[in-house]
Amino acid sequence: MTTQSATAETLRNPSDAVDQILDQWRKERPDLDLSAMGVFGRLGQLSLILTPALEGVFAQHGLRRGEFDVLAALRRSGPPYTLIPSALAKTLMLSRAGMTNRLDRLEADGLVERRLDPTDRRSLHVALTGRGHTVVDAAVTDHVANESRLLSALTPDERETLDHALRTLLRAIE
Amino acid sequence: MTTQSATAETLRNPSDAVDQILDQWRKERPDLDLSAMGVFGRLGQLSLILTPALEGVFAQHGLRRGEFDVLAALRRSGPPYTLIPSALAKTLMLSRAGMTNRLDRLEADGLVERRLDPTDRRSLHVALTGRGHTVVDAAVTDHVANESRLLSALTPDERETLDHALRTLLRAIE
DNA sequence: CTCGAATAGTACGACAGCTAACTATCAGCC
DNA sequence: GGCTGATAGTTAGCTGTCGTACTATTCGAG
Repeated sequence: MTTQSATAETLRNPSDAVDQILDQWRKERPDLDLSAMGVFGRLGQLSLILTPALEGVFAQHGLRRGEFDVLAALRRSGPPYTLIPSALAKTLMLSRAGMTNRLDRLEADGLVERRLDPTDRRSLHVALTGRGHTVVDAAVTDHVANESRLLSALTPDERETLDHALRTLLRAIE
Repeated sequence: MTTQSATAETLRNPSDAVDQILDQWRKERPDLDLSAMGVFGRLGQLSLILTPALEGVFAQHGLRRGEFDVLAALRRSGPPYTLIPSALAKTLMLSRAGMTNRLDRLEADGLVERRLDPTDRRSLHVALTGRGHTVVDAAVTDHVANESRLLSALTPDERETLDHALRTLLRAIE
């Protein structure tokens, strides 16, 4: 199943879809250094699988993930639950044009409102409405429960190791 | 900086952007169980940061990431470097309509060609052209080098731990 | 052998993101 | 005080993906 270059890792654990891809590459391009591809392959797979797994919960509250992200950023910023669009775009790693678009949708749904900034007429404050506050509080409650459910198959030790490893990687690349 | 609920983990390591988000939530919604949010937050951050970090290499070969993925799937499948669109869509987790679109672009660029399947007139074979073969071989060489570079700040032990943890998570959720 | 169900690929319309260009406003330097 | 450059937000056009509907073909139960 695995090639002759199987590591101790692949012997301890069953081969997964990423391992099969690595085996294909080893056979076709034995000259390549594939030492890093496993990590990136698994990260990509996880992203593809987790996206719909998380999206479903947001949809139950009438939200897309991007919209939830905006509401959540406002909610966790604390009273008065306002941020300026540029700050939102920066923390959510979105273009400002994209943020204009999201805010248009959220405002049309009555979840946020734009208020003029009295001290800077270029800018404005995006504020959670009462309804936005209610919706995001309900959504985030379900969201964290969903996240916990997705990790429920891992032991506390495995979670700790995973979190530590992800933290290490994040610190290394940013 | 961190709240009273800081764990041993946060004491051993400097606080990052995800920790700050967790601290905000702890303060605003102390009722929530945030034990899983750190892992998902870091996975999301990694995805956002790594996407452009990988895209740059593909762009040097005139490719988008999605296009590279198709060429790579064909290349690593081995001779005769042929797959049917449905199989490509499934392994790349893309809708068949999206695959039609990608193949249109790749065919217009002369990197793949569609061949009729003599045994099933509903279907066809997508084949790497000579140029496609050359382009993807060059691109994947640079790509794996780029991946190795991105992980170069990690020790071999840290890489092994990370890969093992990701493998565990992938097995748990899929 | 035939007819309904399943499968393969595509066309079409909707949608959310991006870049670039634009308007308006602020900040700093002389 | 009045330019110059930076910043805030929006608009317009492009792109890649998706869901849905459609045609053509194959499979399978009877």
